[in-house]
Amino acid sequence: MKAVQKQYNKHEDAYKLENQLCFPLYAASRLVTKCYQPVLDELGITYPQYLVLMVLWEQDQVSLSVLAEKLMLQSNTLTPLLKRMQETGLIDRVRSQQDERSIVISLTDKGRLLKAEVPRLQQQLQDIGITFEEAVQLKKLLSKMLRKAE
Amino acid sequence: MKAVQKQYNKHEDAYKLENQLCFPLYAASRLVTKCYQPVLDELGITYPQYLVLMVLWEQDQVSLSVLAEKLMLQSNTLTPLLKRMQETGLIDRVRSQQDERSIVISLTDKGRLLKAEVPRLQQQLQDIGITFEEAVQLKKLLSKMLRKAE
DNA sequence: TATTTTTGCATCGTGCACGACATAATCGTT
DNA sequence: AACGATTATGTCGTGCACGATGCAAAAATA
Repeated sequence: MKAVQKQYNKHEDAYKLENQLCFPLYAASRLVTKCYQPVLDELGITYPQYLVLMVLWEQDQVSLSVLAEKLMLQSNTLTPLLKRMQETGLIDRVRSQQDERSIVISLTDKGRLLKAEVPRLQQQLQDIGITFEEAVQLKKLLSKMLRKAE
Repeated sequence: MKAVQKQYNKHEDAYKLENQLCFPLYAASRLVTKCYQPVLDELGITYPQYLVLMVLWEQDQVSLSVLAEKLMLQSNTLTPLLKRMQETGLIDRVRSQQDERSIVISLTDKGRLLKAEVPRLQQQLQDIGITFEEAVQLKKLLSKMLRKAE
């Protein structure tokens, strides 16, 4: 009788919000964005724009297609985003000489200077509720998922 | 000399996209949504709508404020989303008798029936690239972050 | 060389997220 | 009862994400 009850609960639990992986992932991602928000606002950029800058700080002069691949985003997301970044003077968008279809994205001085603010941004996650070791483990698991998806 | 070089790299690495927690979290969240997409399309619902249904399957007749708290979303996100769900006949939205400010969300038969599709949805994450134990660990770490944020 | 296919980027429409702000119902206090 | 504060929900504007689709340049093939 008790075993049956337990079995039933176990089955029911699978439907519960907190027992699924999808919701914590979705909520945690938005939570991290929210942590960065105060500093990002100060810098006048959005979270996806910060990710674009991270790619460019690592390697300047990237084509849109490479940028899209690294961020796992599509051109229809990046094109308007990059246009806004160009308008605010963070990047330049130039047609490639070799391939007229390709757009090369490069940092302006203004965009390059923002790299100095990275430590301040990272500090926002200091008290995220998990230890450094747990964060490393978390990143490892997430990266494993991303690798699987190519 | 070699030690200095290593120190330098270590410092540089902190700026790299793949070495931050924020990007894998952001990308993995979108990846999971993408995995669910084929089945969600078939059911005629979106991913956030599925999360709303999960809450309602667990507890029907929930006020918008409680729903918002559970999903960590705001009314300005949920109101239009719930209106769309009402239009597609998944839920009802009724003003509470006790408190005229409050809206009570309840499942329709159509919304209730969709619960049967949960196993099919969960199956979409079968080959996400991590083991069951790793998924449990991942959920645990993410939940710890969410708890910290209340 | 001519034609087909692929690639790189773009536009358009829909649906979130969320900050700023508005509004009406309720509560707390006097 | 009167009224200021709080609460629950809503509107509006902006910026992603992404499916569907278009288009021109480049590559592949006939």
